[in-house]
Amino acid sequence: MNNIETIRHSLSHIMAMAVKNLYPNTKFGIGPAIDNGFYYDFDLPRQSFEGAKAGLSIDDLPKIEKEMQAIIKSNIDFIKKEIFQDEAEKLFANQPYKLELVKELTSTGKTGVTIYTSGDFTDLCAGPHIENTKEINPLSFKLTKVAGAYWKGDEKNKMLTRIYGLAFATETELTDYLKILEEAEKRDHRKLGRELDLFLIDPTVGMGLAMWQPKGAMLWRIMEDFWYQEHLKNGYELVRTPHIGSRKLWETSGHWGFYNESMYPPLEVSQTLKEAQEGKKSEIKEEYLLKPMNCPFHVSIYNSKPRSYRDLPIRWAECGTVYRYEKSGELSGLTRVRGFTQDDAHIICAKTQVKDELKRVADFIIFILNTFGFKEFNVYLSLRDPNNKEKYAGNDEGWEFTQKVLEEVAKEQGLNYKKEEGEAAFYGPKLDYKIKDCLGREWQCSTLQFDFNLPERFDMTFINQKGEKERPFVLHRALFGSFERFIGVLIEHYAGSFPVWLSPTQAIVLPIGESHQTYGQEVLKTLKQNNIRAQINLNNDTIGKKIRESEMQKIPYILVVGDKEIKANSVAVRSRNEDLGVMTTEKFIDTIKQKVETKK
RNA sequence: GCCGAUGUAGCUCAACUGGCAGAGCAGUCCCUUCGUAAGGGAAAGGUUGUCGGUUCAAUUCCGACCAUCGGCUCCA
Repeated sequence: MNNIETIRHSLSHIMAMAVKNLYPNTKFGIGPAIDNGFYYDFDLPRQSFEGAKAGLSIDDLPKIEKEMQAIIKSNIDFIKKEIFQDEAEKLFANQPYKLELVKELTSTGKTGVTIYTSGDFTDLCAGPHIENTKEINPLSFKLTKVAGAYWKGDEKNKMLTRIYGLAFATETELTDYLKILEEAEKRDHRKLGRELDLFLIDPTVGMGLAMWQPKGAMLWRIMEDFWYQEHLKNGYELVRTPHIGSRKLWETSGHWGFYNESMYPPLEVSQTLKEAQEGKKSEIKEEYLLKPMNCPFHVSIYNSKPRSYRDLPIRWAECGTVYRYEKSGELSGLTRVRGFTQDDAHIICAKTQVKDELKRVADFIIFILNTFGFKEFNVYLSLRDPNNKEKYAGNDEGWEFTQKVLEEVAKEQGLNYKKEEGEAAFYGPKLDYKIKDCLGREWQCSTLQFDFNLPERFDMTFINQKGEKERPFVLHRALFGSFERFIGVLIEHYAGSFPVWLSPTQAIVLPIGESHQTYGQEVLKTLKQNNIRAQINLNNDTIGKKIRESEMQKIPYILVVGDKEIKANSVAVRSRNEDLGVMTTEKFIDTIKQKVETKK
């Protein structure tokens, strides 16, 4: 019995064989097994005839798939061989990418490499592989997409054509997985955002700039109110800061130098808009930049007066809207936008307090994620790339201390984290919490970051017990990450059926006929007086239709009122396809209040 | 930004190889006043993403641009 990983990897070779048969002069990149399947990167030959497309498109996949099936059916062996460097270089003389890899592999002192031959295709590969293609069910894989991918993942390198495939042990598993993907599409937050009237993005307003409709804005408000309450309980204070800051501020913070690729260009101010429209010329006097981060403002507040060790730790929180100039192709719904609001906070503390503060935040993050229904997420410890120190601000000692203490905290909190070198921010290492979206893509939401860059750059100090100036540490953290992204994954997590405490509309009153409208209005009024977010549907429609519409809007409670309910001063409650029977309005209010209380 | 695909009414989609752009839902109006997922009817709704080209004629063919989607890179 073969490991599915091995089968996936072998399928990537078989795909390469098929591509080689169909496009003889292809140069090959790499082809690994991945979650649920495999891919292979190709540098395809230029089509000689006129009018031919440069690369492959999704329409070419069935052809390649057919060729792969033919290869599988001809029972081809995979043969492993160890060869020396000079042999390998000769073998891959016409394969520049393979040659590059051979040279890399042997540069570390290894004398030879492993190759696998299947049919007339030989690949540089560590294996393992199946022994013969007859071990593969030709119907249990499917090529799914064509994409561009940079050689070695570096955007300075040439872009190759990557073909992705899905592969499972059996045909049933494949069709099941395709069904899951289809279901997942239905909970896409971009689709639900439109259907449920939560938010919209209008290119005329600007790419990656979300606008919130009443229901979406209500959801945001509920989250924000909850957030403030919890922060006050947790010993935070609130601050507020502007959306733009002078060039000088960003030069001091280091963003001007380290973060300029992600910032909107400066607003150059020297005159009024009117003067500018009239074509008056003048010298630039002031330059402002839209803030990509809130940190420098919080630091400026800190530095506005001398601080004592007695003031520490300081915990300052702000839901601050920031703007980042993301490349156009990177934008995606709410999960990747250009303007977003971070639920930000900075904790300024002495070195001795760092560990306790980190632990407090780690606990806070888990509390928030659990409250919003996320029980599954992946944690990453993002460290500096030790081979590329120019990318980062700060000195070695700072990095060593902060990376060490962050890892200690991750361990002591029992987090099942993964280390990732080269993923740190330019100003410090971080602990990232990523949540999966409906298509299995991971999005960084909560983050706990060290910043030992700002204290230096802004010369932050406090007076310690000995009466000496001491440098504080700055922790930067966000629990949602950003409202936009968090709401995006929240929509997908609940497929739009939010728990009662989060639902923008918690209940809708549906009078059966015209004669029940007055009573319906009274019920609505009572609900509103009890702080329940309720609506009424007075449309001239059948009760069946009104129920259908309310269900499609994913409103948690539907209250049908007719003659019977008027007589008993009650409501007939339906909750997400379930009949809860008739109850008094008071009883219903109690039910809903309890749900809100317990965040259900 | 790069590779590939897509773009028709508010939404979901039609329109064979170029020949007056259609339907359902939503919205509006009229009838109906209904008991747990769509009651009936009418009128209305469009510079086919934008700009240019080929043609007697372009939603359809060609080019450029814009936007969106799937990836890559990047990232809260």
